[in-house]
Amino acid sequence: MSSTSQAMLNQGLFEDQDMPSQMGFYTSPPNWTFPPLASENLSTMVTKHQDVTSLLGEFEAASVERSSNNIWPWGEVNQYVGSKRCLGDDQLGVAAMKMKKVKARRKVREPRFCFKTLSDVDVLDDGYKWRKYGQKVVKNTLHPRSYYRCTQDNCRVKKRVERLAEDPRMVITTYEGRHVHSPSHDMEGSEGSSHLNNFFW
DNA sequence: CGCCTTTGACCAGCGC
DNA sequence: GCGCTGGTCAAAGGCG
Repeated sequence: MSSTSQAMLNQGLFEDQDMPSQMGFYTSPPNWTFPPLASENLSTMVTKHQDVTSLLGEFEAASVERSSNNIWPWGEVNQYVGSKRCLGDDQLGVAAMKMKKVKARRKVREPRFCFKTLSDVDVLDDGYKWRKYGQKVVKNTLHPRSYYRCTQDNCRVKKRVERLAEDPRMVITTYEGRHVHSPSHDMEGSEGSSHLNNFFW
């Protein structure tokens, strides 16, 4: 069975260090069941979703301040997702304002991309191979957060996976960094690769 | 046997 | 300065 087939809805928050304007809220179209990881695809996503321009504006405002300080609101993004502010216009604005107050927690600026997915399984099959390196019960959440690292050599991409406390059906996945290689699932050349390719792009 | 998950310990950032 | 919290490490065990 394919875990990806469980995914039905994606909504989330993204940001990209190379493109300061690329930070905002997105809702995936019906035919998108998984978010892109490369910056160019993020750009495409924004273009396709002008209907969320007002929401995006809130985050761009926060992004400007962040850029001027050359600081990434590292922890705030996670808190934003964990507290389920991915949904709701008013809450989104509040979250954006809150981000302005956050202090620098980390100087390493890896592009991050987080989203929520309605799924029965915790770990969605995104075509890459991951190794779990930690699990932590975070405050105010019922479900533990899992930490994964890409198994590919020289690829430092990490991802965090957790479930929403109020709606355990929703899986929050946060990617950090960019893959320096192609997805590894198609190495077998089996039928599985075809459906996965169709799933992603 | 190699790769993976589990899990407790450790560390660093942040708020008070 | 201290305690809390999130993120990472690494040893141990499991599984194919």
